[in-house]
Amino acid sequence: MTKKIRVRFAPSPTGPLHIGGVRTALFNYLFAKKHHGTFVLRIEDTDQTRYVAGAEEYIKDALDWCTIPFDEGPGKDGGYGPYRQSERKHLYKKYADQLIRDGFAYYAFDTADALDQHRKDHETKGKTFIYNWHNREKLDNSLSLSAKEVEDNINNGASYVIRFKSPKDETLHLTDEIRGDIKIDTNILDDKILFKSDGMPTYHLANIVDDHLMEITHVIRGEEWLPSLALHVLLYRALGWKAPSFSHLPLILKPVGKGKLSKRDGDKMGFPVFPLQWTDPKTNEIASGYREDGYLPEAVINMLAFLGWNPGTEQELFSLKELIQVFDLKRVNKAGAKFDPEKTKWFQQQYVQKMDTKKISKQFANLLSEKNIVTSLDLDIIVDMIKERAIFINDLWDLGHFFFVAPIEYDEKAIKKAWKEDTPTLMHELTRILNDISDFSSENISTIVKAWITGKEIGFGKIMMPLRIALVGSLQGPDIFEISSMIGKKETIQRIEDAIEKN
RNA sequence: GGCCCGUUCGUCUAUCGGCUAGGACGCCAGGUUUUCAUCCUGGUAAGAGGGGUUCGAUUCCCCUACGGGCUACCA
Repeated sequence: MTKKIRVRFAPSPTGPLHIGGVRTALFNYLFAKKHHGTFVLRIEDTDQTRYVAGAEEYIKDALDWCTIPFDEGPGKDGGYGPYRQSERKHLYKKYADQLIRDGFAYYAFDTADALDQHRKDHETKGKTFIYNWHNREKLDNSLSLSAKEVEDNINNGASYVIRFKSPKDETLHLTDEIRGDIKIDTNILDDKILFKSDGMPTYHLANIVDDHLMEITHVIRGEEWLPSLALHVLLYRALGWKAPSFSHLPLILKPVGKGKLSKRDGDKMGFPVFPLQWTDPKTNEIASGYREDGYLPEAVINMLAFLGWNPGTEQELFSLKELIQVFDLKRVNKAGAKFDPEKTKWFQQQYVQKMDTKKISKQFANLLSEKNIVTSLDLDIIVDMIKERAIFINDLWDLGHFFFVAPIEYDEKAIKKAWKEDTPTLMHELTRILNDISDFSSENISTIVKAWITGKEIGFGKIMMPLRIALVGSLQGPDIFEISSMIGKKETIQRIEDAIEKN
């Protein structure tokens, strides 16, 4: 039996998750579900200084809203917990020590200031400072100092970090499931810090230790990690562990301009970059979210799935279930994808149109009560009339307010176009015709009014357009007789009389 | 600067050496709806450039250009 597939999504709780992060989570989720595996959420909070209150809650809420919940994670122990790295702190030191013991890592006492100075010096000379084989003997560490000096330093409480000793003169052959083989010359690698002076591991160590301990089989993460792959593979080797398979997802880029999509882009460009609205706990700044903007999670998920992946067929609308069935890492693209807010809207519209009328009516009812509208009209029928024009549920008010509230003002352009000198007289006459109709069904009104218009030998527009203006306030909306029938004879006549008076 | 990854319509993308380069979004035009939108039909528009390999390259290789990422005691 093959090993059970386990993947993880490992965000850092430094703020709200943005859609790039959601996409990474989604691909992990799809891969896990496709192979009947486990989707783990791990919180990578090794950087205490960047911790943001509420971020972890936000991440969980976001995954829930997107309907891609984790199987294992904080609060859902699957036997591999705890799932916050801050709570796993005690685990890491031992592996750092093991690496030192085996000669794969060393203590370094250089201060941050001293290193900054080195970097600056190199820069002015047009060189790049890399802490590795070519200079590590000259720096302040356990490779350059005597064993006694190192011991004294540590005993005297000198602050130190633990660095990985990158090998020299080796060509690494790395494999990425999406990109194929990648060759790396180890001489250009630097001796990354594995363990910080504050007693916390860096991402690199914590990540490898946790992935190993949690028995992660497939690492699916953003392309920004590709440069670290060599170090990670080297760490697995030094620790004597089998490395998981790696897949690096292409980045999501800004819709216009250059660079990857950033958290600040959204509200600057007029679309959300977050699944859920987020209020910055420090500044109280509000960043908009897809949920609050009225998007359906199905639409967002479908859109995200197609950023950097495609099924190879011409089908574009997929439910989560279908995505799980057809998802394949082999069909993930290599190049970064510019995010397209317009296409997102199109997905949203598709899903609203697919939505059940009764479900929409319920939400429409809520919308109406928020506006203090009390009505006895059949919302299902109204929704059926107007929903095909809606992209968001909230659009329903703009699309159908006239069913509940008489026009207060009339669209100027419409008046100019359709309200002529003889219109009041004709409208008066129309009210008398309407008043005599006993069966106020749309079909019947339609038949009678159309016959009357034909009999008068005038153009349909002379009646239909002013009538629409009177009932709706502008030249829009569904069939005018359906509207008329829905609001009833009395209201119809009243609105026509109002319109005559006001225009 | 160094290292790594990438490059097909404006955008997301299909193409596993044979292409009149397909689809979707957007945009434009026509039709339907005696309104508007929806909807339908059609149109617009692409292989970065240069070398190879090959009977044949969008597809394979190299170079250049461009784009992106990384280069922290951040993840």
